[in-house]
Amino acid sequence: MPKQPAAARRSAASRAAILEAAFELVGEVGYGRLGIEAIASRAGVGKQTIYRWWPSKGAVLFEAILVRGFGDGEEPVPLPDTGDLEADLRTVLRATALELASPEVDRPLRALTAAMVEDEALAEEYRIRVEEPTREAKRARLRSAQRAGQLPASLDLDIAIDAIFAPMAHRWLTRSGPLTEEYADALLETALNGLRHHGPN
Amino acid sequence: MPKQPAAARRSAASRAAILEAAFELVGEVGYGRLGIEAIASRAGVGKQTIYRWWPSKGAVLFEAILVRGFGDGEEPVPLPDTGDLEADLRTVLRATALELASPEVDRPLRALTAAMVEDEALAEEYRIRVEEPTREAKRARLRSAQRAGQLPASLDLDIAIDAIFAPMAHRWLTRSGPLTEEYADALLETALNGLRHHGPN
Amino acid sequence: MPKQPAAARRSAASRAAILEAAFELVGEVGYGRLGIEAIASRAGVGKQTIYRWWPSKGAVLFEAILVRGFGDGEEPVPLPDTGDLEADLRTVLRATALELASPEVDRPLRALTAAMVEDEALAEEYRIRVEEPTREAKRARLRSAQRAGQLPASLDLDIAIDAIFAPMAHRWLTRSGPLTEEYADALLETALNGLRHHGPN
Amino acid sequence: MPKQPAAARRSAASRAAILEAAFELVGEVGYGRLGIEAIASRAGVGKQTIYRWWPSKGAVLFEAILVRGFGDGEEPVPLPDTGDLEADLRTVLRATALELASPEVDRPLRALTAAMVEDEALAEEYRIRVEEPTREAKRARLRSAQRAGQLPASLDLDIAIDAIFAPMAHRWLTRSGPLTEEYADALLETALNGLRHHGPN
DNA sequence: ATTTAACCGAGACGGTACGTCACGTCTTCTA
DNA sequence: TAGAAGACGTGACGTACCGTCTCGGTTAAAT
Repeated sequence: MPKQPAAARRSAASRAAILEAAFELVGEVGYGRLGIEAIASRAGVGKQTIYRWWPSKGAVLFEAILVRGFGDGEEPVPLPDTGDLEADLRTVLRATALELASPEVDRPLRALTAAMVEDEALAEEYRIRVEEPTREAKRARLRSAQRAGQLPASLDLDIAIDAIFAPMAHRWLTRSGPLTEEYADALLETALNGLRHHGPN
Repeated sequence: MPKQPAAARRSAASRAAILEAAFELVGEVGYGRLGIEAIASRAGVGKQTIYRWWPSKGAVLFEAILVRGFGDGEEPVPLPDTGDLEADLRTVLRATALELASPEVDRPLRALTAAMVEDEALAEEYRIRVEEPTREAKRARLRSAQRAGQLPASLDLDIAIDAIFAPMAHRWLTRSGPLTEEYADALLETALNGLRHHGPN
Repeated sequence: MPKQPAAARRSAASRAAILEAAFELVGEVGYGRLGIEAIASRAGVGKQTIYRWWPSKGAVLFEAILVRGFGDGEEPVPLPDTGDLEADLRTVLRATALELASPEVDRPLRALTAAMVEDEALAEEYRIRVEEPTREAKRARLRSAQRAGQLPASLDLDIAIDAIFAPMAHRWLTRSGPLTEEYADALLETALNGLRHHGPN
Repeated sequence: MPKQPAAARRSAASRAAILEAAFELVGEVGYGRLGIEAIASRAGVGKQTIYRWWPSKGAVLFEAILVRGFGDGEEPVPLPDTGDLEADLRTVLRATALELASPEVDRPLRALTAAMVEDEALAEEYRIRVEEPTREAKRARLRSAQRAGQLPASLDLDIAIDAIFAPMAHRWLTRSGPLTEEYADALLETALNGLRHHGPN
């Protein structure tokens, strides 16, 4: 095993202070007015320390939100599986609606979205590290339902996931209506009705 | 009759040049790197002429896209109504998929989205001037289908519209899959199945 | 008398309002921050009306100060001539010291000086319309003294005037000391001593 | 020994380039048209580097002229003292006349004067760093003449200095006549005559 | 235990763009 | 046709950040 001659000794304290500062600031001023100098200043850190370890302010923000919001540890968080698909999805959708409606989740998530709309590389990283694991968990739950005969076996799972989850995400992003449990229930009923009657052609 | 206080009027040529320049530039450099000075310079216009008439670069971009993409004239563009709901929606969804997949629509629309994620006032204006008229046209088509007995009368039309159209918009925004006619058709089938089996409770 | 077919009908009210506004403003913000737009705005006048009649802000200021400070009417104001040269000059110098020390004269005169240091054409106009008439009045008084045998006939009058009056002007401009009657008297005594003992070579 | 807080230091090269550029530009366009951006651009320097170290364009110009014209090193340059007061002052006054008449001195000195007329703080700094040391050197020479019996002991030295030097400065500033050696000699003769006959009352 | 090289905070640097201000010209309308 | 109003192209202002680059100083691995 080749040994590094003088390895990078990254400061864990600085990293934590930077992510903390970035998270706070994005909640205060939004993504557009977030700046590297402000992060460095609030974190009590030199600018170079940020530039050394992250390629863009979007990347800092992304990591800050991952650490705070999703725990940093990468366990995929499976969907509940009680045997009752509709009940399980209702639980998830209602929880999602409540989360998206709360400012603690809304503000940083919106900032993250702004970052990704402008930065395709960041969007790709999000897809790999967040979106795809989440989607795989959803696929697993739907496959379980298929095995239980609650959904047709011919179903395209990605279309099914889109049909169930996308409308709420879209309403959140565009603020085109309130994110209530009633909305979640109505969406779910419509989507499941459509999926159950899906023909195999 | 009260007489006007002899005001200097707004230059139509400058306004057109600014919107043209903004539209071109956002296609070349994206929303993040779009700047007022670059717009003014390319339009052959003073910066103050932009600041005098628009509150932000997002507002300029918004108007530029409206003028170019949607024609500026505010006719609501009704959905086709041949009597066959599914065929009509298929036409619309397929066309939407093709449009969103084309760079000419994708680039500026993504820029506009970036602007709106950061700027709530802009999002509100979009909702009033674009989203709501479009949605009303969709509601009109669905009401027609209800009258024809093709959809349950008890249907919540806004949920129906979300179920039909949101998944494609979401896939476009997140680039989570290809925007094909097959995808359009599959989404539509799922959504309509769900809507047709909607119970009146 | 031939009548003009459609002559320029300059508005006396506008001219007066402009000069008044310029004089006020220069006292409030100084020459450097004085601007055409501010003058026009305070005078309730269009900018073009200023540009039509004056070539520069310095010219407006010059005329404003002439009108206010020196009466606009061009009578040369002779020096007193009681027969006692020293007493007459003492009267004039003491009065000058008091005037220069008062803010009402100091502020606009300093602004006018600033204008002239930067603008040679303005300085030339000042020389012709203010400095030279004033100097001629001084020459007349000194010539009278020569005729009375109080000063040598061989005296170069311009050097004499410089010797008597320049030190006070210089101290005022550079703020290198207080402008008191004592200073005026001491200067005068020194200068007159020098001039009286002037040899004819 | 207390250790410095590890500060990034000022760039001597940038400082020199800025002063050089300012000096050149003021000779080309004059004080009124001198601008920070033009200085920065010619010096190959960011504007912020100027704003960081100087409070105004006048301050830059002041330092530029000090460095170029007076050497930056603060030795007071004593007046010549050969024992013959009149000859010594003639040397100085003639040299001053020649310098003020030369464009290399006239242009920047006039610009500096323009700056000081508008900016009292700058004038104060000039008084402390240039005017007062110069005046002290003159006082020293006059005191020496008093000790040699060439001037009355009761003389107020500041009035004497004004009487000898101010007329030439005033003629230079107002361009009211040519700055020749003859003028210098005539002024000096007049002033010294006046000073020598000064009575002790 | 000492060396030593990367990391760290700080912040100056050359730049770019910001949003504001005033310039001097012009166009429109009124008196 | 002079004048009030004010939009226009122009360009400098002073500020905010960008991303790069020294500066000492402080560690922790490799001598």
